[in-house]
Amino acid sequence: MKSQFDLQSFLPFLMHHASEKVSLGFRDIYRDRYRMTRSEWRVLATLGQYGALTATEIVTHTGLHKTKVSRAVFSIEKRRWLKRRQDEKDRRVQRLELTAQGISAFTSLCEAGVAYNRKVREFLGDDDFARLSDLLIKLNDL
Amino acid sequence: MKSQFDLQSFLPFLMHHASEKVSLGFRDIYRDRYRMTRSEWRVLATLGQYGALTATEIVTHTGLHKTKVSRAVFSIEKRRWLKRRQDEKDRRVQRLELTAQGISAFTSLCEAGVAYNRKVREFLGDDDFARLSDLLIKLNDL
DNA sequence: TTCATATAGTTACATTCGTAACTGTTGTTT
DNA sequence: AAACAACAGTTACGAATGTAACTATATGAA
Repeated sequence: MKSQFDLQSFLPFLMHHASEKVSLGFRDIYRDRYRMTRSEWRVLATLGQYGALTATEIVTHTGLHKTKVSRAVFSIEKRRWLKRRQDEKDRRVQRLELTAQGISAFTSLCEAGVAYNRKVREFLGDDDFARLSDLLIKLNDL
Repeated sequence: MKSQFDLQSFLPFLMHHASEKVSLGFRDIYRDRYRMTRSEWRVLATLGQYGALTATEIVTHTGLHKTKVSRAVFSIEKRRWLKRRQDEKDRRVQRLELTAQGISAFTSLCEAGVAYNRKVREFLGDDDFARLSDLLIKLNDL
């Protein structure tokens, strides 16, 4: 019913607002520093954290669409931040691995990421920050 | 530092994942039922809840970019779900108001929205749901 | 072997998006 | 009043997106 519906307390709206707020704050950093898109940053971060992966494995880790991953990989490759290696056993597969430059960019953004995370944690307070993280993780199983 | 950085606990990632999860669940409803985009749904909902508004007021309420609002209004108008009325005093301004059909679509989606919200609340439990809402609202002031 | 099916990843195309520039109107300064 | 800044809303254009079709390789069954 219309009367029971309140936009301000509708969870998809609340989540989206908050998510934009939090995401865009950090996006400014990788965008201004390296002109990266979010997909590119996420691929870089995933490769940085897990080492060499295939495109499909990146899809699994990030939940990004495979075309986004394909394009992000291409773009990161153009920057010479990653190199591809054909898998010997299965020639459909390419192992993707960051170059020294890629790792260096990743490390630089990690520092910024840690600082940003700390900023948000200080804003919310340790307890609320932990609570929020737990709740968000719980929502993955929705 | 790279070592201190963990993707899984990085708030922008957590938020975005959770937000997509929650938002897409409801998007399926308005998309399948009316072929609406998110912008269109948000404009419809805002007009439904607050009555007649100008485009700029919708921007203020939703945080949507003004071009998105402009396009969404045009598209909703094409469906004959809203009508424009020129403001007499300021001819730059248009008052936007839902038609009976628009209100009917809004009402129908409100029911679905209430049901969806309830589903998520039952999944999380009342306490966690309330806590999450509070935390998300708090983040608006970040 | 051969045919069908599945998978990794890319590309084409149409849609959506954001930035910036634009039109038209109002308000302010001189 | 004339000139100029501010504002409501739209449009143009390039970039990013999602869907679906595609290429190439691998796997499995007949």
